[in-house]
Amino acid sequence: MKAQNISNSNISITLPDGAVRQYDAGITGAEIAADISKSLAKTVIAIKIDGELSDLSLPIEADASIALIKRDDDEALEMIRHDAAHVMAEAVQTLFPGTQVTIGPAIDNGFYYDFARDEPFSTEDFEKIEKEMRKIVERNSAFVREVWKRDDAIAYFKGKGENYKAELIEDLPEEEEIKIYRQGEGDDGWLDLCRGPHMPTTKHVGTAFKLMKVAGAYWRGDSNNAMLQRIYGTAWRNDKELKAHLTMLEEAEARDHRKLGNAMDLFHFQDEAPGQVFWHHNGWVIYTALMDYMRRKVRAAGYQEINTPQLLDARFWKASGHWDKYRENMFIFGEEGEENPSALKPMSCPGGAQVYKAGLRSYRELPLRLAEFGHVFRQEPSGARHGLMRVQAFTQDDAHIFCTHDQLEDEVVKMCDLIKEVYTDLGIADDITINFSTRPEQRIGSEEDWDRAEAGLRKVLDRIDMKWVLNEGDGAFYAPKLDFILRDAIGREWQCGTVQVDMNMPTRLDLQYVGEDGERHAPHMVHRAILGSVERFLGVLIEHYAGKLPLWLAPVQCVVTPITSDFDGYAQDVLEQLQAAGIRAEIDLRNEKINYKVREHSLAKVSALFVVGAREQENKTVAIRRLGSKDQNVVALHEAINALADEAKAPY
RNA sequence: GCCCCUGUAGCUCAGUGGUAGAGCGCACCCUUGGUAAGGGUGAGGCCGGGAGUUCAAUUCUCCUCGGGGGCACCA
Repeated sequence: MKAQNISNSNISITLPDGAVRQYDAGITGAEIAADISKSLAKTVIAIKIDGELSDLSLPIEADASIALIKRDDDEALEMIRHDAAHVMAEAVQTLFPGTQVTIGPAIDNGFYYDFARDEPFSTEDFEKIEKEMRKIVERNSAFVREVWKRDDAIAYFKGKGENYKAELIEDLPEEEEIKIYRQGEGDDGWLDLCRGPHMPTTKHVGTAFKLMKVAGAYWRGDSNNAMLQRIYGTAWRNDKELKAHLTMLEEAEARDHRKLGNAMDLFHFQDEAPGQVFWHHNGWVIYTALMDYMRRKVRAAGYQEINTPQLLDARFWKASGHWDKYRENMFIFGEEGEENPSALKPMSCPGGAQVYKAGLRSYRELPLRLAEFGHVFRQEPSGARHGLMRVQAFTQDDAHIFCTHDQLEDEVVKMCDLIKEVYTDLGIADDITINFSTRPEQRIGSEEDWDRAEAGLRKVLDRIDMKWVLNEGDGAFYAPKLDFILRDAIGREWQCGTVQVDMNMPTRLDLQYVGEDGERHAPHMVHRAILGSVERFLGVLIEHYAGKLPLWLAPVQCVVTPITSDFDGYAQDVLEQLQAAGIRAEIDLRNEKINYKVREHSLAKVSALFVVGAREQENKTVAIRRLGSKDQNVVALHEAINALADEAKAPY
């Protein structure tokens, strides 16, 4: 294993800095590390062979580029988490005999492991499990990799009553090695089926982990299967990282739109209307400010706005296909077979198509862009509802564009541009990803149509210069689509906008136009939404801004308050001038100390606080305190009002 | 829909097999205080709904509805 040795079995190992070393075939990462330096051998936890993470103990048989991974490296996090999952599994099986293990991967920020056990786990078990985990980590057991014969492995796990594991092995592809990792001492030490890789010993997991929650999860993610118990944990390289993560979670909780909705007096929910919003004045101000902006924007982009009925006869939904495909999620009145079953609209598209059909269309009218802020109703599975993010009645900023084939590509580009403009105006465009979803297995329409539509979207993606990923097979049953994914201020992703090229609804609903040639043709129909659900988008905005909305959206833009009641008159004066300038201002004349009022209006996320006392009244000024700042600025009243009015202008 | 947790005053939550408590908010009084909680007094609850066990249920059991965390779902 000396670098100078030359023999037939020699292989070249290229290090990240480009240096090439010669070794005998069969050398391991651990040996290479030891060869480079003693200290490296101690800190290294894994090896990347040609870009793929592997065990340090794995023999390398051919030329390769390698990188040695230390515990401090970013790549180590995933291994720490994965190993933590194994350690937790052993701890759980030690403490709760009879529990079956299934799978336990690393995930963002941590790991989980799914267990099968009749008794439910509770969060009270966490302390015990964590304690046991620390013992296993302290024990410093080596992770030993073994390759077993398939039948032996199946027999072994079946023999232990580990039926899920046996099933996993049975379903592994023929050519796949059955890898077993031991982490216990001796022949009866704990072991698990795993594709690896693992760190050298359990000690490398460290102590910066914490069990977070228990939840149900279906075996293999299929709701027809048994429900397992999943324990989630978070794991980091050190306590500082762990603490930072826990702090981040607290911050996320503090900006939860349901909490802020309460603190800012925006909306509420109540039992009698599950999944529907009671908008209070403050919330509705935001809602309408956003809608007003959208209306101006959409009008300027060449759309007409229409509005169609909410309650339609079942005949209509049968024709559109919703009765067959979407009935489970529709609110239906009357039983089938009765005189007049009807349903609330879950989507606006069939209604929009009726407006298109209301007259004989000419090619001269195309592209025809019909926008509809349609109030739709969708019966959601009970477990799916979530604040504003998933409701049962909401407004969709929908639009349907009817155009010729030649116009299609340009129209879609325009939509993407519009979507991006809106997100930019709303301050949430820092990290947009487009999911390009192509034909799913279950679909209608001809292959040629799908070819054309997908090729068209591909061309659009080339033209618009935005980040996108292919989401193969995830299109709607009638159309490929582009979904716009936003990332908010704390890194969560939200799917909002969507563009769908529909080749089926036009023929299904018998849409036509008279072409230049005097013949009748079916137009293309493109569905698009920018915000998606207005309710949900507001939830996203509230959380993105942690309640500190841009001034033009802020429900209360300014509160005027006097230091003492002696200045009520001047405060009233200031209020009137603010309101005359179109600012959403309120006055606080309560007999309270200024500290108290500052605190209260800060918690309610009031954008600007104008405080007036003797000096301000004397000089016709106001002392301004802006939300999120402790500074006070004393400014001439008219300047302050002008500046605020200017800032309060909508971006369009 | 599934698993676990949960429902007590307007809000946040404590609590008990013998029909309830705190803080905040609210009302009234005192206080007129320069940038994140001044003081006092008081009102306010069918303990989510239904059934059962019990002499007695807010408390225990079951059903149901809502909420939360996941899973599944999101055309």
